[in-house]
Formats: sequence, C-alpha cells, structure tokens
Amino acid sequence: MSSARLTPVSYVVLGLIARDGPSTPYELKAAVGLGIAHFWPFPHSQIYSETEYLKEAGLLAEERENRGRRRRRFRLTDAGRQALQAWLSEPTSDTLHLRSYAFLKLYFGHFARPDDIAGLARAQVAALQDQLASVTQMLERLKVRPDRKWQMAVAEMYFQIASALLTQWKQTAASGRGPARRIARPVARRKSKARA
Amino acid sequence: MSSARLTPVSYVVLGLIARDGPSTPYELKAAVGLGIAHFWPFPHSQIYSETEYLKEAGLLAEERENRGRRRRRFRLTDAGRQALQAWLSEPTSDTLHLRSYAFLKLYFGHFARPDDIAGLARAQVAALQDQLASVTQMLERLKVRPDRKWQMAVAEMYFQIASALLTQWKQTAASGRGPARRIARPVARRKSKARA
DNA sequence: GCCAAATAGTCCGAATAGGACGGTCCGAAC
DNA sequence: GTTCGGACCGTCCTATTCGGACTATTTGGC
Repeated sequence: MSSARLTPVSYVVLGLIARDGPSTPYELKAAVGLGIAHFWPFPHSQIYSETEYLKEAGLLAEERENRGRRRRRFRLTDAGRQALQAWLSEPTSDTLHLRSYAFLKLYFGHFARPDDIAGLARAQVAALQDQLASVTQMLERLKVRPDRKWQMAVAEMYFQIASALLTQWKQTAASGRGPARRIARPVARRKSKARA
Repeated sequence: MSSARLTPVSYVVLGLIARDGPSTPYELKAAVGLGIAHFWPFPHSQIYSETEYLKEAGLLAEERENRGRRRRRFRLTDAGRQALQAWLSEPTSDTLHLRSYAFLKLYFGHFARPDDIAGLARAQVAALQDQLASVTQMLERLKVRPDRKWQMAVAEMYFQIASALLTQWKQTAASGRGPARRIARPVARRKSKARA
C-alpha cells in the first residue's frame, strides 16, 4: 500500500496502462517495443515482476480473465494514477545518457587506417538512414493522432538526433576523401556557465 | 595469451594506453572521466579488473613502480596493439543507444498538467545549456590539438546532438505558451527502406 | 484430431552498477 | 618531527539489471 521504491520501469507500466487501459503484461511488453524501448530499454522479463510488485504496492489491481488463458489483466488504481501524476509533476535535470559503440571506435580513430574510418562512417550512415526511415514512419503514424501529441514530440527529438548524426557521419565519411582539408565550419556558441 | 572475450571496456583500456603511454589504472580512470564516460559509461571499478584481465590475456604488460606507492603501471604489448587495430578495422552498424529519463516523462505528457511539461522543458533547457557550455570548452581545448582529430569529431557529434535537443526542448517549453498552435515545421525526409 | 505458428510467461546465471569503505601519501602547521 | 587534512588510489560488496533460453498454452489450418 505504501508507495515504496518506484523505478522508471514502474512508471512505464503505470503510464502505458493509463494510456491503453487495463492490460496484460504481454500487451505491455508489445507496447514498450513500439516506442519506449528506443529511449528507455529494459528486459521484457521485468514487466512481469513489475506488474506484480505494483499490485503489491496497491498501484495496480489485477483481474484474471475468465476464459482461455486466464491471463492477468491489470488496471490502474486511484493510488496508481496519483503516483503517475506526481511523478510527472517533478521535472528532471537528468540529462540524456548516450551509449555508442561507433563513437568509441571513432574516438580512437588515430590508431585506425583511414579506410577503417571511412568504412565505419559508411556503416553508420547506412544504419542511420534505416533508423530515420523507421522514425519517419512513426511520425507519419503519429501525425494523425492529435492525442499522442507528446509522443510525437519525443519522436521528433529522436528524429532530430538521428538527423544530426547522419549529417556528421556523412561528413566523416567524406573527410580524407575531400579535395583539401576543410575549414572548420562555424558553429553556434553559447554563453558558458562552467562545468568541466 | 589467446585472445579471449574482449569487451568494449577492454578496448577503452587498450586505446587509452595506446594514446597516453604506460598508465596506472587510476590514471585511466581519470582519463575515462574526461570524455569516454559521456558516451560509454561504466563503473570505474571495472578498470582495475580489466587491466588485470588484459594482462592475463597477454595484451598488456605490467611494471610495478619502484618508489612510493608501487602502483601498477601497464603498457601495451604487441599483441595488445594488434588487438586494438583489428577492432578498429571492423566497422559496426550498431546504432546509438539512448536513455533519457526526460523523454520518458515527456512521452506520458498527456497525463501531466501543462505547467508540468513547461517545467520539465525548462529544466532540460537549463541542463542542456550547461552541457553545451562544457562541450564547447572541450571543443576549444581540442581545437589546438591537431592530433586528437577524431576525438574532436566525436565531441562535435555530441555537440550537435545536444544542440538539436536544446532547440527541441525550447520549442516544447514555448508550445502552449505560444499565441496559437504552430504549423508543423517542414522537416527533411529521406527515402524509406522499411524497418518497423 | 494433429501440427505449426503465434502467443504468453518463467527462470536463472552472468554482467553491471556504483557507492561505501579503507588504506596511503604529501604538504602545511605547529 | 609529529600531527592533521585532503587528495590520491584501490578494493569490495550487494542489489539490480541483462537478456536470452526455455516452457507452456492457444489458435487456426487442414
């Protein structure tokens, strides 16, 4: 009953049920794969333990299906809805965490042959183009859902990130191949406030 | 001796030692914090076990310091250098992994009060500005190191990502506050190749 | 009825997280 | 030359998390 440890995954579950109505863990798993997995990955097995935990905590209520597989279907309790809203009302300064294997290789590019860098860059360009294509489709789908406004906003951010990266990797692929060393492009600068 | 399981962290260690010369684990830890931690985070305790492991595998050689603390100092063996170069020569299509707590909140923005969204966006704008300031300093520092060319490239990618996000969050902060619903900005679209 | 495919859920060893904690060295103060 | 504080350096430990292998159940085609 008491609101105990609530993790990001807890809110994923609460949020999805708030959005989609009473759901089975399996449905949640599928819903996660459709979007959230792109910016908050976690193993699907967690959904099963998390729904159980949230039920114990009184934030979800369970209703067994009568027919067929008799799956557990969870709905939000009032406490659950409140917990979700409370969470949403606290902003976070937590900044994005990035993990890129390709960055790692590029970082040590000094020890690679020029061709290696070019190959890496080409592979990244291709991968990013695929990714952009799929995000574009997602945007297309969201465009006709005036609710889902904020999902759209997230998708757009994702799109912008992928776009920016694509541009950069293309440039990386071209550099070395170019006719001459290129002059550093001017880049927006902002007032500094110290930090490192 | 046999080249066994080499993880990304292995290459971080090999790469840093290749760049900086023989190093102690503590020095590596500090070096990681200066840049790599931003796109390949891992607990510092791993450096200690990893250097040990790489020594066993014959990719590093250890030389105890004679004086003072008698710290372990590791240098690259030929095998180590080869392993690094082999790794660098294989491109990766692995695409970036993103993890953002703020995205999660925004995603479920439907259940938040408009003010909550605005607050979140403002917090993100502030955090990103700080981050951009520190990246800008890093770029400044790298500008005068013609070696470090590829580190610079990574830093620029990071900068572009943060810039793009800043723009988007600013827009999010403004939306709702704006005089009217704004027309969707035209956005670059690319040929689709399917994927989801 | 039987089989294949899709659906649904469980389990568990391995890897990671990341902070708490314990020593060690050095320079400054007295 | 002793003491002390702070930076330096490294180890350890527990709680998650990872993520895939595995099992079971249902449905639908024939």
